[in-house]
Amino acid sequence: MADQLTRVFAALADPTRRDIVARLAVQDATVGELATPYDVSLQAVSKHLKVLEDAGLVTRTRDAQRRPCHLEANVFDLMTRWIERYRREAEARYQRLDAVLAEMQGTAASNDEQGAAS
Amino acid sequence: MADQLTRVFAALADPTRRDIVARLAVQDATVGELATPYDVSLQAVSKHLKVLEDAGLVTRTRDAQRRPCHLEANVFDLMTRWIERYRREAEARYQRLDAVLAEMQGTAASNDEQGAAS
DNA sequence: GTCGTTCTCAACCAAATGGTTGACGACGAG
DNA sequence: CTCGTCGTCAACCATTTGGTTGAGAACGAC
Repeated sequence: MADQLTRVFAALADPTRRDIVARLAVQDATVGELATPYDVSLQAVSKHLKVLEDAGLVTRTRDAQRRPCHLEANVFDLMTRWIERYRREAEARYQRLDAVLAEMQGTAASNDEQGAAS
Repeated sequence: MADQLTRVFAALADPTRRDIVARLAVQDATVGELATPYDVSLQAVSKHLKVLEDAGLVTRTRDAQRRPCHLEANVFDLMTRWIERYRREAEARYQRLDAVLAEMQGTAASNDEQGAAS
């Protein structure tokens, strides 16, 4: 299968699944409980949960015929680490650009002075 | 079209596109430069860039017939905010669970004492 | 102007995705 | 044991996705 980062991003690229995650962050819930607010079949929600489970975002235990779903928060770190890494790089680059622009501004001012002097 | 959060997560749910983002974090690049390391057609890379652009992750300017691509770091915040929100909730719930378990442990100890007393 | 370079657009294709319905397994209640 | 409940599995369908190729637009160089 795809690597976990791919699976996690893909899992969260669906509004229904993000909503499920949002609700599971508040409280564990069964498949039926999760399905009620949506006007799709129970099977569709079950599929969504499988995607979330494969991504490592959700774990399920047994309780008689119920399958309580639990949000696994630690997987979020995987994403955060990836995002932060490149956000930092991009921002660092932005800072350097600012510095370069400031220097160019300074150089331009010097040139103006020289130009005015000549 | 879909909302931006959906588009951003979907855009990053592809290894090639994540790699493009990683490389753009270091330095701006043209479509051709970005395409060379991959063994797919230039058109395929162009499509990937369109997806990243639609997600707001990349902006493109003109330079003669070149189209330099630039990473737009601020969109990352959208994701980070979403992720952090639910990660926090989930962690807070985890803390409360710990507290409940600790209390139950205490109650169980009291019951044991009562049981021993009766 | 014509030519080479860079890139996008359009049409097409195979595979994956998100949905449906129907059948069935697993379980507690009666 | 039988019944209703909760959930999954399987087959199917429409749409999207990631890739291809071929044509062509936009631009600098000559």
